[in-house]
Amino acid sequence: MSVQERKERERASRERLIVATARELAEQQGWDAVTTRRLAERIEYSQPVLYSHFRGKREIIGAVALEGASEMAAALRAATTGADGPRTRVTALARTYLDFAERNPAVYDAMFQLDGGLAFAAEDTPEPLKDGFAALLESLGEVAGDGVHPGLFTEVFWAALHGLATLTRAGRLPPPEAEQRLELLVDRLAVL
Amino acid sequence: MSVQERKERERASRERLIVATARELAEQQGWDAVTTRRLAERIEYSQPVLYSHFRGKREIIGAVALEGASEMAAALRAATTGADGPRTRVTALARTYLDFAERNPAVYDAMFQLDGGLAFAAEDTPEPLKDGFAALLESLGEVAGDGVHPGLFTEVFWAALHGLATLTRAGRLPPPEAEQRLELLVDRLAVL
DNA sequence: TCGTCTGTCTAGCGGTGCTAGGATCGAATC
DNA sequence: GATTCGATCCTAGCACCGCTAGACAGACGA
Repeated sequence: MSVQERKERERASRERLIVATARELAEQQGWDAVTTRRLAERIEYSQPVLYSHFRGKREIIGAVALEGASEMAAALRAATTGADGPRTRVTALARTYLDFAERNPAVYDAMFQLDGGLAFAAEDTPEPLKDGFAALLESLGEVAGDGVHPGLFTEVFWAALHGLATLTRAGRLPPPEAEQRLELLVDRLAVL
Repeated sequence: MSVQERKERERASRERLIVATARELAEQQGWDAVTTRRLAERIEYSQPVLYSHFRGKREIIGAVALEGASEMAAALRAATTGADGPRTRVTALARTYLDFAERNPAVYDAMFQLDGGLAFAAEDTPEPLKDGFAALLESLGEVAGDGVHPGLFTEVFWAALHGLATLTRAGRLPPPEAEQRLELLVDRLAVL
């Protein structure tokens, strides 16, 4: 019995190693550099081992995305719990969101740009993703304004943040004015 | 002399065929299905012919993106010239933008999601891209509000539209409420 | 009519995600 | 302690990718 438990532990440990290595490699050299061969080499196993843990590369990306969603949710909550007053909270939330996207571009890509085979806005949406949206909703719901559904408002605000994050990182928006854009967004969208 | 002109005409015609075919194939089966082999087969030439027109697949994507940018700029202008009153214009603009993204997903991807090797927000930005932004600026500049730089406001509004477009298409936002999100965005962001 | 030269194709390179099948090693049994 | 057996892992290879070198043919100018 103990033998089997040890094997399961080792297996789980190796799975974490795969996800962590994929993430590391993606942050260092971009997702294009994350090939099954390179990934296998880094974890010092052969390629087929990856397929005993994940159905394919897509699922590995999905695993990184889930990890990222948990971290982002935690970061958003940490940034808003300290702040008092709706305006301070929303600004902190937006700044933290954009900051996360900028500091973890590969993870952000896994979450929203690449196909990780994850369900969204559906019943079988994984918990970390639902929780990420919930973290947004907690701070944004209170500034939705009268007669506006908090969920809908959160969707719009989130979309705006997502647009800023992706367009900035793709070089479509000049970085120096990022802060001004953020403040304009908060001023206009949120009802304070 | 005339012979050379004819050849240039034929060459230009073939180049248009390549771009149109790539676009068609991408809209039908997604960009993943646009391989150089399949593309070559569809235009009834061999693979290397593609490389006598474009440096690589990236440039073909870029060509589709430029075509799309021109069309989008035209669509935005057409939608706003008829409308009178800032509010009507901005709503029409936003609706047209989201509509274009929804109806031409592959082209929209070529413009903003994929790497077409195009420069943005720089001196050597191709004319159609600048013109697309200009089309947004024309209608959005008038609702930026006092003390807010029209360019900055346009960037924020554009980012929000981009976020709505991409998240909706990726299944991150439920389509039925798309219209409500659009109206909320216009109501809040634009100073009318 | 004859070279030349442009234009096109065949064939192939190194890489990708993924998998079939054989080898190996450890655990359980006699 | 020897032996069987099953899980685990690796080697080798599939079809496909973007891209290119070099052979070839056909149209051109002399």
